[in-house]
Amino acid sequence: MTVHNREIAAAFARIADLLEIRGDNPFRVRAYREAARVLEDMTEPVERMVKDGADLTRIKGIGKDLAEKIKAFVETGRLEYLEKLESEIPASLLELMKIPDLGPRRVAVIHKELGIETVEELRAAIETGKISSLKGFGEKSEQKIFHALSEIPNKKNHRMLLADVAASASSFQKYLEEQPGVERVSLAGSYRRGKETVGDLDILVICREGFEETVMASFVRFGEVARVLSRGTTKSAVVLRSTLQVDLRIVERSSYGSAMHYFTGSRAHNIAIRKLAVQNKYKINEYGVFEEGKKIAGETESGLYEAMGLRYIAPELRENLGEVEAARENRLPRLIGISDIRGDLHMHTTRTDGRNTLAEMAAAARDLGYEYIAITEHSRKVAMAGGLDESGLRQYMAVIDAENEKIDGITILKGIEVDILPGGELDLPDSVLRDLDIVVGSVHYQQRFPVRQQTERVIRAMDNPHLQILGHPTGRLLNRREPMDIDLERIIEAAKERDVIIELNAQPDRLDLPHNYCKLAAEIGVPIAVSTDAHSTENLLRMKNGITEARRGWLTRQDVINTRPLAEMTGMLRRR
DNA sequence: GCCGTTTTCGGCCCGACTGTTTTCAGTCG
Repeated sequence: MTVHNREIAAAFARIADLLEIRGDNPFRVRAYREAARVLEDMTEPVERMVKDGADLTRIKGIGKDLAEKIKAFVETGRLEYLEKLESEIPASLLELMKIPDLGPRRVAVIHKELGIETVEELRAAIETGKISSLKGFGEKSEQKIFHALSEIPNKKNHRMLLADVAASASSFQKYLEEQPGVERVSLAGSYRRGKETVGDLDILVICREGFEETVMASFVRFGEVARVLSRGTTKSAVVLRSTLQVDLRIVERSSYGSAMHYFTGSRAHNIAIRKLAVQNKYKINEYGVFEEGKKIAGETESGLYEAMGLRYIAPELRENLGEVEAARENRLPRLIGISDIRGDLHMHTTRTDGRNTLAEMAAAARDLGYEYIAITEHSRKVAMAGGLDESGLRQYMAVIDAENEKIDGITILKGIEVDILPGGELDLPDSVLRDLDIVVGSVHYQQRFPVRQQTERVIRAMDNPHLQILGHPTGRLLNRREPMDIDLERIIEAAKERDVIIELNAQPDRLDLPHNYCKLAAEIGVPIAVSTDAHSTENLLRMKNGITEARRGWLTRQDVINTRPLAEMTGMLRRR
């Protein structure tokens, strides 16, 4: 019986929702939510802490009561308090909370007054006009809810991949920049923090005085707008045809820094900063930093941090996962940037499932200014992609040798992405692996083993001295597939013992190793390879997605091997 | 329910917009 951090987090989040519907103390609700968030981000398995008898109240946001609940959950697999709440409040009400404009209070009213528990019952009540007669509801609310019910996939918790938002984000930004009176357009929110997925896009605009109305009118007229959610003098919101929600705020130049800070978030980071402000007798809102009603900062973000006695914190770090303390103690990392990258160590060509030839990939990489690349085709087990067997690989190695002779300005390393088989064996014999420059090992099949078996499998693969880089370690596909059940902390420690490098796969729906484990790997001292896993020349540009995730994981240039010159990089690969 | 260089009790971040209200609650970020 294994209880994952994310299961405990989910249980606490559920408790928070149920308590909210019940109208419980909002601060207690917040305590459960905060605990859920902390558990979600933690890399150390709480289950292990319980078994080791560790003091759970040392975890920020976990006190005596929640520590007891966690302990009981780990030991019995049950959470009595949650079960009790679920017996009092129908769980289907949580579904109703997912409908925009329906929060805990109004769901409670609907339930209490009309006995409604499900989406179907809600729909029926609207059709008979019962909702609009409720206190606090009217014609408009009824219509809005009805509208939301007709587009069920557009739930308020739907999040899009960062990379999928990027195109509309920049075209929207460009459009706004061209509008009369507009002086500056900035993107904020989780988009600016580089979060893997984005729930909505926040745009801030500075405009000349008197142009506010014009800007708002332009905003809702943007060509991709499907629906206007709200429209005020300083704040409006629309939904694009892609279902992405976009919020616009018009801010004063003198408040630009505090507004950027406020709307970049995260919420947890903002709360931490404001708490700090309150302790120092300041007040922070989106308009500035105030001391006894007098504004003392706010025009720039760094001015805001400075007023709090902090170093500037990069947006990627703003998750309240230690960055505030680090900023105070002047030990923030100097984050890696895209220009630090000298090569790409994972890519495919037309020889297996890539779309561009070896020569095209090499030329494209050289045009990016890279010093080296590694060609890492699939091995035979990945038959769907035309994976190579030993003789196929040897032939291709000769092709790469020939290409290296022809091309100037870049070195092509001969590699493989060898499949890690269910028992932990590698899919190709050592006799051929030893003749390669670089060996990436990845799991593609049987991703649903129990945690112990999956962990043992990968450690066993790392026992093979030829495996130098562990590829996409969790196998997650954002919005599509959960990560494998695997003990990543043990994997990282095992990698450290064996001098194995861990990959941060930059595919926008992978971003695997996830950022919190990037941070752990750096702390443990396991170098990371940020690789694109490109299947085309265009895919090579995905490096920037990987770098964003690396920055979210607090990584510096020193933590990443492909920032090093070729000889130094190969020198960091495990000897075999 | 958590937390403490003000506190072990009494606080807990802050504001815009909407709709339904006669002065504000609910939702959202």
